[in-house]
Amino acid sequence: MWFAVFGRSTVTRDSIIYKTMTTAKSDTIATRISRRLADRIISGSIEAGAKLRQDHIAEEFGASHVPVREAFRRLEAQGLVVSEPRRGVRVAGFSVEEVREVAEMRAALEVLALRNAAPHLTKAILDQAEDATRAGDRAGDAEAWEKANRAFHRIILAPCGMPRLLKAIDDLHTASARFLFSGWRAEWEAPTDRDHRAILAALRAGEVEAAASVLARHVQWTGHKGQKSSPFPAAARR
Amino acid sequence: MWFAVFGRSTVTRDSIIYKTMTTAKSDTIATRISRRLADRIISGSIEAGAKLRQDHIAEEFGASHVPVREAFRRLEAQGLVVSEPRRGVRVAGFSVEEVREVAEMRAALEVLALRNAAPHLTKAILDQAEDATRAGDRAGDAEAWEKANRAFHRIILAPCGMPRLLKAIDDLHTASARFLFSGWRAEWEAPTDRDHRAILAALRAGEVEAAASVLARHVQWTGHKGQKSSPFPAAARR
DNA sequence: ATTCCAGAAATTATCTATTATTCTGTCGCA
DNA sequence: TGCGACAGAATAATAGATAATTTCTGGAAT
Repeated sequence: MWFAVFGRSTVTRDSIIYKTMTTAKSDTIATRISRRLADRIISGSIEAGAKLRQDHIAEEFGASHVPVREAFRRLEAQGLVVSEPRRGVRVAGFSVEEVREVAEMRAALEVLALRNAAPHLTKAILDQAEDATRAGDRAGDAEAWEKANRAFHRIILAPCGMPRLLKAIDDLHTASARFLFSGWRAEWEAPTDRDHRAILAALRAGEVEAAASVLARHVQWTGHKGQKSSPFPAAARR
Repeated sequence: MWFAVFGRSTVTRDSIIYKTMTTAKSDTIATRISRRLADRIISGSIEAGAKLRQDHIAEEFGASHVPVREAFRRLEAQGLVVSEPRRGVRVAGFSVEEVREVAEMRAALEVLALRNAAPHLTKAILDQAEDATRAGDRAGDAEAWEKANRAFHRIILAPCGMPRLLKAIDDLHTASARFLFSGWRAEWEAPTDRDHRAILAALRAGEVEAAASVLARHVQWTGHKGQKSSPFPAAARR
């Protein structure tokens, strides 16, 4: 078992996604708390619907409730928790419709990003993306695969130079990852990534629209995949 | 002049956009503060680059600094302010590139929403949208026009039933509105909305793709419009 | 005048302690 | 079994304090 159960004072292996565990002393405690909670939520270490009690979390991180509350607001904005006044926050649930919704949004936005990135893609960048794809093939578990997958998408989309768009895509990717982990945790097998290679081939050939259409299908497939394989909780609707 | 200058204890006419001034006593002080600050930022009542000092704002709202900080986190997530640790938050600036970025994101997401909403559009809904369009034509100032414009988009997109998507579109709309106000404040003339009518006509005829393509162009036009007419500050990049 | 720097003032980020309000869950009673 | 009162928790917010950092300001030195 990779993940310890969440509790008052349990130490959990964090930062699966945000590998930049730099904890640069420049950022605030609130930021650190929100990052670590995000990791736990994404990994499934805290399950959907679970209540997050500010005092317990404050105690666990050796902080007061003020930065914890700020962290909550950030997680709320990312859609990872839902907050009801005077009732506290709980980990957001996600239904099939929401997963589909996120997939469609990702498809739309990633296509936009790719179109804008295309003119700036160099051979070096595409080679990097190819490395990421190979890393995904070699992945031994869902976490490693997800990390490689995210890297691939980031590499080919980042050159669009649209920070707000990239942030939005990243948040959606996070939501996808949650779903992925919840569905595939048990029976994992590395899927050699045909789509990634098709996208790279099209980009190398300068066929941007072809690449975009494969990308759109690819992202939406990720959204559908679990519809059959994943028995996750309908959980936590307001 | 509609807007008083922002200061320690100046009363400002708020809530241009969020007409639901319900202040339902159910929501928190932090929520109220974030809403009112958002309105001021959107309307241009606080200008880009301005520092927001937590204690001053707390004093003005008769609150302590804790809810103010939470409000800041929310505004940060919406992209209305930028926060630097230990330096405080300031109203986000926006460059032409950012405006274009927001417009393109809106176009992509609104098209997605429209495609999903189309099957659920009824005559009654389209009539409502037409009313909103007419309200826009009659608008005497930028605020009224923006309100009607937002209503139009909401009315035709809401039936998609994708809450996360709608929230994202709304935040982007907010960003657009800021830009709109900054550029058009001075010389305002109501533009009879040809595009809105074209969209409605296409929807009435069941031509969803035609409607979507007009919508995409329409939204992007909004993004371009100001490129010539608006001399706004390059302001506040980190 | 312009630049540079030290000290002062202001501001952020945080903590601790306290209060009001609102949930939640349990116990007794019909 | 179902229902209402009550006690215990938890949230939301206040107030006040403190350390660290940033920003401002008023000269020296160039």
